[in-house]
Amino acid sequence: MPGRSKNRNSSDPDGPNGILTVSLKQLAIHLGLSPTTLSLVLNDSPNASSIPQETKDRIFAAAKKLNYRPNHVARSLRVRRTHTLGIVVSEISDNYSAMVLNGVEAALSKKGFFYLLASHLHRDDLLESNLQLLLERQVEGVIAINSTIRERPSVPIVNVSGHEEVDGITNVTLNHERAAELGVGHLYDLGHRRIAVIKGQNFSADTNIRWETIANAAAARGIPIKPALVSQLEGDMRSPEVGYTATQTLLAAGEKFTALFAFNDVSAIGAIRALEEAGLRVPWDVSVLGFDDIYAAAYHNPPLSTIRQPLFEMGSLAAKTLLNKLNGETEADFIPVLSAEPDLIVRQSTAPVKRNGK
Amino acid sequence: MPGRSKNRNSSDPDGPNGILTVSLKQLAIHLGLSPTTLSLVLNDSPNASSIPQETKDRIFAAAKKLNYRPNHVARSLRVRRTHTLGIVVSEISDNYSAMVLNGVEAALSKKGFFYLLASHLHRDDLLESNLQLLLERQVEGVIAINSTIRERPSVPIVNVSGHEEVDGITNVTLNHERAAELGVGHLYDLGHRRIAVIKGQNFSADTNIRWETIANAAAARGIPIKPALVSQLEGDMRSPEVGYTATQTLLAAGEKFTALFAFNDVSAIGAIRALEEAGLRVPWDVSVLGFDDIYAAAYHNPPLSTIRQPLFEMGSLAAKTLLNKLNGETEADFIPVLSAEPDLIVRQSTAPVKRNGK
DNA sequence: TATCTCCGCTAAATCGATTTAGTTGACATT
DNA sequence: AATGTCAACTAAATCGATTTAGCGGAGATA
Repeated sequence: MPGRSKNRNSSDPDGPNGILTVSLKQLAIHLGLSPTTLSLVLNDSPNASSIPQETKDRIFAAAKKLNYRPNHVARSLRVRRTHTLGIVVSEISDNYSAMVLNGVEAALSKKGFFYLLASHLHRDDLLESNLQLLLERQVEGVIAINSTIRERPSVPIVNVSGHEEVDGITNVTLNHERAAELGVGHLYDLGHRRIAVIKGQNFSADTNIRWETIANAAAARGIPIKPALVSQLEGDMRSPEVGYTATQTLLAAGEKFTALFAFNDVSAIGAIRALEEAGLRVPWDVSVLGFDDIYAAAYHNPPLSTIRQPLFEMGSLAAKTLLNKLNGETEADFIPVLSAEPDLIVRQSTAPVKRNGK
Repeated sequence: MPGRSKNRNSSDPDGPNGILTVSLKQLAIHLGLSPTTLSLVLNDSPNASSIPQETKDRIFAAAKKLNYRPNHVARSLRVRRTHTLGIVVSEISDNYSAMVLNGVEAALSKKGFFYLLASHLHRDDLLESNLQLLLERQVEGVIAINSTIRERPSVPIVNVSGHEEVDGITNVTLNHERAAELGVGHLYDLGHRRIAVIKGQNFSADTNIRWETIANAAAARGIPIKPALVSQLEGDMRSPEVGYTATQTLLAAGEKFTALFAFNDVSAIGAIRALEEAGLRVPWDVSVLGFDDIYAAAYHNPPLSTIRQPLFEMGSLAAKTLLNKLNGETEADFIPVLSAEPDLIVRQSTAPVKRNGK
């Protein structure tokens, strides 16, 4: 290990990095006490009750003066708790994941938990190996975001928008039936009868349920979605480009439609571009409805009507649920599903259907 | 610790979680060998050269069969390397950070490094305490993104878009002079002489240098930026709303301008909204130039002309530099600055200035 | 026969905390 | 004088790996 000096102890008291750390043992020697005593006092253990305040003060003062920082790795090994979660995600810069992550982080930092993040880029083998690495690192639980996990894990898992029923995995999902009702209902109420749909990528956990609920809601209103009016996203998910391509496919099919229900806001933005390039104006010629309500949605041109998912809340709900479980605070042993409610946000990308001739 | 069972060992061989892990010691007992031998073999140590292949095979087979997973925490404690970095960031769902983070992650995962992420929400006290927590967790180095760190750290730090010269901190920065030249030059070449500027928030590390270089580039062309044409972002950075508000301030000041150079793409999007609401069409009445080139830029309406920062590359450069340093692979002991080059991306939010009366 | 050299392996220390099970001495009680 | 109690600590085991130093025996060499 050439020239590295991570934790300079007794030797090298003024190493290249200036700040030096001491171990509990060194601090104990300095004070003429045992590590045990220091540990009890510093952790405010009930066993420290018989230690006089004066000694405690001495210990605190010395700890501060010598810049004592407990080694979290050593502690984790001994107490067998790392206060660390693993998070698996397809890709960080994906808007959806970032918003969920924000909620997760907010809940975790309050409780002194950190997390290790691993992206699997939609590859099952990477997901699997990432999970293994996280477990080797002794994460106490895992939060999966938009990732499909089928095997029973050795630590508790909460899956945000997971749909597989696996024992030991709690799924946090949107109420998709309601979301589809809101979305299709909104378009239907505006007079739209020929509705096109862009499905999500095959690797996306929500793809199937979102499509099915939308198809059902449409069928229930007597306007089943024609196969020629269904397109699907393919490839990478962070850029609107996939929505653009999917919409071009739709247009090329030649089947007319007056409304488009996109898989998410990002693809809706791409869809709008494709429609306008084809000479169709949004919302006058075609209404476009997004899904998610990402930050950019309100500021797009036109501002996007969308089905809002409470992603931040779903993230923090996932985190809180997992922490409760780890701390044994939950009454119920296992919660298979937690549901979140969508909202319809009407902006300006949807409008009443054009009357003939008008 | 009520009812938790993290690592079930000899007892509870079929615990509630099904999958059981064994320690090196247990594996050794199972094989009738010592932990030393297993460790040497499993780590492919040179000291294992005298161990016959047959024994090695037995060990590998047993490790696989009993699902042996080395405890990374124990290993870290012993070898005093955690293979973990700390990353401090203002906020994850911020587009800028997310793109940099993507680059960081790509470089780290290749090298078997993980990272702990902490957001400080632009609060100095949170930044400070997060840094302490990360150090307690024995991170080997820190990557700071758009965060100002003034104190000399006890581990190597690389700061993406840091501008303070601090010993021990390597700054990865954009070539801002060039960026300003590209941006102002583009607007100037289109005929714009009255250019408004939206400065970044005070807490943003790039705010000052970006403003100064832009002001210089304008002055050098004989068109110094009038104070009434300068506005500043305030508050939270993830939503275009701050750009919207800043632009309204600008419009309220009443000083005419034909081009607007925004601090970043997100605020440019908000600016466009404000301009259009005021009856000004982009780019016909006002050209708007963004900064960053986030994914949404190309798909906005109108597509955003912008100064592209190679954020992914800056992230991975930061990570690689830090890893090299940690592994002692770098010749030079300390690199104070690494520079990245911007690009001008011309789309449709900028256009030649309107002629009078046309 | 004595010594040397490998082979194949292991004992024990170590990383830096936490935690269990005491110990020591002062003082009070009977 | 013997016993008990309490205050103020501490020795040593432990978490699960890695690593240094070295041991016993077989065969080779002198």
